[in-house]
Amino acid sequence: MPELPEVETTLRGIAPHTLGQRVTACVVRNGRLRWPVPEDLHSLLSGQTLLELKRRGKYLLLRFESGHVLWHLGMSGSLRILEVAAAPGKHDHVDVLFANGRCLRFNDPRRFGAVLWTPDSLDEHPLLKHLGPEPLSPSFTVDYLLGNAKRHSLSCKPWVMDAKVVVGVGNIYANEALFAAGIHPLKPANKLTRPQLTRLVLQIQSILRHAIERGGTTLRDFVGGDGKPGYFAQELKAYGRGGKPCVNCGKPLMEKRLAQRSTVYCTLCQR
DNA sequence: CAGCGCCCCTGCCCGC
DNA sequence: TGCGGGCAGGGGCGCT
Repeated sequence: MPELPEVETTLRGIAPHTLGQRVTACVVRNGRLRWPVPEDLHSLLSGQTLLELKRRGKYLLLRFESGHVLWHLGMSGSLRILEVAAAPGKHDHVDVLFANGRCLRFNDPRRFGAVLWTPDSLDEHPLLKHLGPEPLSPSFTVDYLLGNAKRHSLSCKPWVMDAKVVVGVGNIYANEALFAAGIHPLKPANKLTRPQLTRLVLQIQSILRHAIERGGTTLRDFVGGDGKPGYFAQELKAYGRGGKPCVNCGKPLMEKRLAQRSTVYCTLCQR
């Protein structure tokens, strides 16, 4: 579920209720996530004020007086604000309670998410240090991508999904961006032409921006119900459409597994 | 370093 | 209707 737009939507959703608020308590019901949640999260955070809330890639970064929390939603995680801390449901693993009475609740069925604490500067953090540029920042340019692509002979789809190349492009958006840019997902990164990379940059940015604008839909639908994405079903042109006609030329879309991820593309429109 | 395969975990869908 | 297999939107890690 949580691609970059959903993480951004989560950030915007929780910030008004938590920023500047003092933590009164933390409850860890199941700390066995991707890495163990600090057992003393309650004593680490209680009494501290949330000073800043940021996103880097798909990480949410919470700055407190004495350090930072890194929060990752993994594949199936969601963070919500509750007016009051109602009885927890299944997979409600972590709560952070604030002085205004609000409860920040983490639900994560697959437990691929993470809640980590570091007293240090985030610049040096091993999980963040080697991340590539933000796709919607000025540093994500064609020249940057061209320089990076030269060093990589692997297929361009797993390449563009690598967070060291650019953050926030998950499997769905990699499929969509390559389709929109007319690039074959199996084409080696170092064989991509400048015009192709120009289109790729533009399409990644355009698709992510659009998804952020509508980001709330996916999150609400996911949290509220059956896990089926809201706007995705309407607007996806490649992902999940294997065997269905290409929206450009009508030829059935090819579907293959590439680096253990489902990959959908048009053999006519993507070269 | 680059590139690949594996793994963490639950839920759901499909075919038998 | 029950069960086994495969798959799911992430991403770090260890091996070659």
